[in-house]
Amino acid sequence: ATMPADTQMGMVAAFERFGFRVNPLMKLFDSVEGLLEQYRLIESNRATLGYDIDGVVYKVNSLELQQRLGFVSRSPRWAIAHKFPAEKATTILTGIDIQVGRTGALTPVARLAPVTVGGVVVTNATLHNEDYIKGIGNSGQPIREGRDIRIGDTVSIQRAGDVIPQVIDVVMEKRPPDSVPYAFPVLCPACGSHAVREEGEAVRRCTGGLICPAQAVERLRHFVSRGAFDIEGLGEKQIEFFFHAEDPSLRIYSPADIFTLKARQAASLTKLENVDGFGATSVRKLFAAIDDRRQVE
DNA sequence: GGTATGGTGGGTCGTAGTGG
DNA sequence: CCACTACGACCCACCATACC
Repeated sequence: ATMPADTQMGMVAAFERFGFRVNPLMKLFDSVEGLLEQYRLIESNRATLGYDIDGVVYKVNSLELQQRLGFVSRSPRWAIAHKFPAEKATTILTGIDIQVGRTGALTPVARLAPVTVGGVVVTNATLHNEDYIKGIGNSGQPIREGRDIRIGDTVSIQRAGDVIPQVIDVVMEKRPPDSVPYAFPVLCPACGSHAVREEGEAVRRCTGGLICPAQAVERLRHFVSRGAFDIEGLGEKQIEFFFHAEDPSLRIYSPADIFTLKARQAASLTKLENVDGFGATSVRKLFAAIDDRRQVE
């Protein structure tokens, strides 16, 4: 197909002729200084724009050069974002919860007193791992100048115009005098098994395997997820329900149980369609979706 | 018609391995 | 050593759908 232009600027001009609204702040430059000047200009006008932005994007103008530069993974080599400094806020760390993942990895999550950052109310943030809380980076170097994170601390968080809230620092002056360093659990909070950390690794893992309910549920979730068997209608909530179901004809502990569900139901008086939240239609669709995955690529 | 849920899309950070 | 890829774990917005 022939393009209406052979440059980025030309393409956008064509879109404008077609009747689309285009951004008047888009401009062509031939030097890095020019780009940075425009970046600063847009940053200073940020509040007057009438829409939210988190930065600007620089693109190579020639479409031919764009083609030649191509992509690495999911990122083009011919375009790059230049983000404005992140919006920050401070709040109180009210707790640290430990989540147990599919592989048994224990991931700490910060529970925060609600605070608005960049237009959304943030109450959770990842703390990544044991060392991040202690103030140690991924290659042993200190982060936050070695300051650790404690429950009760006033912490500064950012949402760098991005999405993921991040705990970036601790306000030491506001640390309660009676606070203690966070003790990362060495027993799995879900099943009580030992949680061990291999030499040289960042994650601590539950050794409970399938006896750990958290791991069992996460593995089931993974099994039915889009990247695996992709069983529609069996999402997180439904897996939780079937895993904890009292009735043997409804219970799903392992992937195999998914495929015997319909037969077990047929022989049982406890009907799924009488369960709150289910109906005839959703049950029919669920069984159809399971049947559909008895054979997969 | 309101609500819960799932699907989809848009993201970040950390870990680990590979190949030039 | 560095660029790159892959993947795990996590968060948020928006929309369609089925249930009640």
